[in-house]
Amino acid sequence: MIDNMNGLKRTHYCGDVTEIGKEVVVGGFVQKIRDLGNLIFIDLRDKTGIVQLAFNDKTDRAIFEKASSCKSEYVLMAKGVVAKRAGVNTEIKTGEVEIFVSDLRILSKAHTTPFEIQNETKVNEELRLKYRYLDLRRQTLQQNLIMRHKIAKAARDYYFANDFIEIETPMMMKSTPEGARDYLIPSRIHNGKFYALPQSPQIYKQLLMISGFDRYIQLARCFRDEDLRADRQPEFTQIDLEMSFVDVDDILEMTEGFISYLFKNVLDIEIPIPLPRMTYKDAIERYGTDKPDTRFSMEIKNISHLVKDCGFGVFTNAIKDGGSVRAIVAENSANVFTRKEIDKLTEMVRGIGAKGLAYVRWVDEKPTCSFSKFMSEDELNNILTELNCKQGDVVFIVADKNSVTLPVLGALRLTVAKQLDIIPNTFKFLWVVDFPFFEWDEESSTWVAMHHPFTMPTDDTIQYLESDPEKVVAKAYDLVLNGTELSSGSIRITDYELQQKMFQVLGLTDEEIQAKFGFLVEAYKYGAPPHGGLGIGLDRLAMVMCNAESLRDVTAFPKVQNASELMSECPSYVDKASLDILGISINPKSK
RNA sequence: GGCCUGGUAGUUCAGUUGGUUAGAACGCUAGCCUGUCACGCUAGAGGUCGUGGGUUCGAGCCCCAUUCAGGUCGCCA
Repeated sequence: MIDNMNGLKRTHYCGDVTEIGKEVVVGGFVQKIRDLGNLIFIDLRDKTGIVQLAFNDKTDRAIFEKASSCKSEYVLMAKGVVAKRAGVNTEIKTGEVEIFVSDLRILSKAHTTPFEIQNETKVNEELRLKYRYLDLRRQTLQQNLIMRHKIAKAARDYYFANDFIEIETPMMMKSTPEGARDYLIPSRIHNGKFYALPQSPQIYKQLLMISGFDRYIQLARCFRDEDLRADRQPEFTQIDLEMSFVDVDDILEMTEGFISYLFKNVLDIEIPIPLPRMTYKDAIERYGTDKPDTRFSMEIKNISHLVKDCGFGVFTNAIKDGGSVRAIVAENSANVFTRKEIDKLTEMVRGIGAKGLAYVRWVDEKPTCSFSKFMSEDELNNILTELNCKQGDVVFIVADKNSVTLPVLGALRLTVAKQLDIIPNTFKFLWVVDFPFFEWDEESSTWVAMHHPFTMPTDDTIQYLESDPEKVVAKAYDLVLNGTELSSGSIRITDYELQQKMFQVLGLTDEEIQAKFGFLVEAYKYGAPPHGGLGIGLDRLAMVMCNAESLRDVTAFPKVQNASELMSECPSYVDKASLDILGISINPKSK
């Protein structure tokens, strides 16, 4: 038998019970019971925290018996007077008080849970995801989701105050075969046709600018049918926005205002604005990635000019073949990066495309070096001088094509910094700007748009559109936070003629243009204000602001690596009748 | 699709060179206990060692396959 809550109305959340002498009514889950024989303490938990209920068998035998029958995770309501506690628990907000209970209701009993509901948990994530509703009882996850809510609220507050209006765009839209794979929805009415779930509201928000809405925002759900990562879920949320009568600086300023507002309001942290900007070229040259983590230095240095005539074939051949020899310096790390540890790093860089890893380890008086027999002492000293090395440092060197040396050293830089634990716990924002418009696609032997084909080239490179596509720079910008790409956006092409020219350079036929985005191109015929925007990854923002390891920690019901959800076990098969209505038959994939 | 890591009581883990009845802590069950707050004490239940096959007198341990999960590369305009 369980009780009802007749006559009781909750007056306080558990975490808010502080006023001694006041009669309160609280409700929550049993976190812990300490039964001392003639004295029972129950820790009651709700989303705000924990409060201690106290029971004494001398005072009321019936309530005492009921308290003694409670078990973990039972749902209780309790009325009583707040009293000062004998001892003090400094770990919790309500640690100095307890509720001396005069009315206790067991509103729901609970089986023993598959794992203990504890703030810090070592329980296997697979099990926690299967019982996600229990996992979500843990304070850490509740705090994360509350943080996420605060971010979403701050976004709405800030952008609404700046005249943005929220408009919902369709979840069922036309599949556009470019980019990531679409999630498809079969149409019952149009046999053989499909809708797609949006990868982003990109096209719709551009159309809204053409309609004259001027400033649009949406907390938009987006879907991509690609493989998952710790920072990639198949469905995610963007703070998606678009503005009219703006150029790059206007959008960056507006965004900086938001970042500053957000961090001040949610974390009470001052983010100095304007945020630093770095060109794409600089980011690649100095950090080996277009999303550099600038919380620490350890920049990549080109030492090709120092080794081009040395006797080490690996170096000279790389340079001869148009590549480079580049290095990073891990300061004061010679005791960490022993020969064995360096071997592990070598293994790691081989895994991502490098042929090997040269190093200089300066532990004793003289540095030891993996290529010492190919190089004179002077040549080595020149390198160490150029890199400002001192005793105790380790230098890692990669020689290869630039498309190998830079990303490999970029990845190595992060691995080394993590291993040395030298990354400060701060928030470092960075705009990466001046992206090349096109990149050469080896597979199709064509230029493809790096951002998307509606992106505006910069005013001073637009002239190269047909003659030298590789020189064209896009009015595109990425916002990077601590090495995570938070946001990506651009100024769009609003000139119909220019858009046509762009499609030609990309090698699209009129038929393809018409089939893929005919309606969008058509729309630009009828007058379009200059406009641009961006999408800020809400999940990733929440992940960094919560200091979480994975998007799963800031998503209420996340998918696992194979894009299934362990609790509901979706996706699932459907019955034949449902498929018949859609005119779909399943051919099992051949292996 | 490739590569790497892991799967042993409800949970987290240990398990020696392949050798008797697979252990610990927490949780759970029962009992005792008036100021606990990771309460304490006593006793108890709880295992197809992910699954299938193989090697062996003998497999948690070795081999093969498979499955599930995580990470990563490809992929992600």
